Amino acid sequence: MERLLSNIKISINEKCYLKDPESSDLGKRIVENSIILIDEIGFDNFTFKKLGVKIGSNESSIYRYFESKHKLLLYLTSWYWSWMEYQLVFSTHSIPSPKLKLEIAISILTQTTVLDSNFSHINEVVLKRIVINEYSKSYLTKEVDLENKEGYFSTYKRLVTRLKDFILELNNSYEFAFSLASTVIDGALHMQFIKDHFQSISDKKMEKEPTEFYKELVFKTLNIA
Amino acid sequence: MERLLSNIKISINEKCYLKDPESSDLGKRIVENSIILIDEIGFDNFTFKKLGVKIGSNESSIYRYFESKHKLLLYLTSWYWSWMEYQLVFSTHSIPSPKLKLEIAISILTQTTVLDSNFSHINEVVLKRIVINEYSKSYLTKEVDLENKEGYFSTYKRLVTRLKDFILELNNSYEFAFSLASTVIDGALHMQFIKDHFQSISDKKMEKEPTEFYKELVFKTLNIA
DNA sequence: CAAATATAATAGTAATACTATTATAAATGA
DNA sequence: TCATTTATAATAGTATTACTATTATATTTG
Repeated sequence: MERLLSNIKISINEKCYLKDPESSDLGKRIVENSIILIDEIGFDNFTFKKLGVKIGSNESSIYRYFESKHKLLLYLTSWYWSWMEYQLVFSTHSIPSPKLKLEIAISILTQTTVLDSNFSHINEVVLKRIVINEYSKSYLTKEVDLENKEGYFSTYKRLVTRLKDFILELNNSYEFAFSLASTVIDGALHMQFIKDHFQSISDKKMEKEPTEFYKELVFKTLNIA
Repeated sequence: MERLLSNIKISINEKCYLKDPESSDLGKRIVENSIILIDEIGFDNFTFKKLGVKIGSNESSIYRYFESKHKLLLYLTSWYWSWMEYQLVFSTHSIPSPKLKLEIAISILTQTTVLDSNFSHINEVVLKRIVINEYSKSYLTKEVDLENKEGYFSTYKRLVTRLKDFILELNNSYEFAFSLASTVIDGALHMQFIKDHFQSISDKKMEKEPTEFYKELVFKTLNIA
């Protein structure tokens, strides 16, 4: 848990960790460097042993914070979604126009460039890359229903729900608001992957950001001029 | 490679296998039962040893067909996309109206119920579940660029391109045709996962199929009444 | 300064994802 | 038909992974 501009917290299910990594220097180094190492070698090749070498600490010490690399991934991705939620809430808070609010929300959720922030030990640019490349692996498992029940995905689902509410504020007769919301949130991540790796099926106009694509998609679908 | 109604073939990059599994009874049993076993225990828990037990054969014999379980997954998912491509091409071949063509295409790509087919040893219903739950893992790797160059994802990309062409036939000034195509194809898989596991962010109207959602999304985005 | 707590070091385990070698069975061809 | 090729099965072995458990050594705190 970390305070952001003394308002909202980065809220992460406590079951993700055995000992709060924010509570010690070692914990912060674990989080900071796991982000860097997962980005470098990929989650599949990432081990606590390698992370131990990187931070000059021992494998067993890392296990005192996270019981598995899967839980660490849940921690990191929850952090990301919580941070997104914060940006969403903060940026739309004082906007009265539902249309502008939704527009801002789509911008935040689909932009490729990442806002600087004050979390010394978390590099949000790199964390975003991890979410693009590894988030799916956190739920595409046989344990997803159990873990979902235990609340590991609630931050993500709350973000989708917030976007759905913005959609309904603008057009409350639309019957697929949840689906449209997750199309934007999950689609934007996937679109970034396509742009980075499958250029031959990426639109030229996508060169900068998918924001325009999603804005048009959403507003046309909602019959908003 | 397998002929379908003496017309199109299920085309799979030969690099996926060491020995064509269609060329022997053991090969077919490997493919047939790997689909069933991956569905049962998930790709992460799937091993050639367990598959060997299931088919009453030896681990080492399976390795003579597929050099790794990753290559097997590439084989199975390529098979799926090739089969989808076949259905798409076959069902739209004689349709002159671009709108109807695109409508049919969206139906095929987003329907949850799966058409029966004549491939004795491949259960398409189960294979679809595998694609929903495991396809991402085939490309969310550090080797994706290399494997993409080697053509392992070409069937999938060709399918996206076909749908993009349908979109452009209907509205050739639309600048995000590729993105819209992959939104439909990949989104539909993801939507099925959400419906199955994250019901709290799934729309009530989604209970049957996401087809209506995607048709509306596409036609409104393309300014088609 | 003693006790509690955090971290590090060492060792060990079952399973994974393979490779390599040899043995045996089945199919084919001269 | 029998020799040869080819397919399959069995066995063994490897480095790595994803941990757990135990003990030792720092560091902090009361």
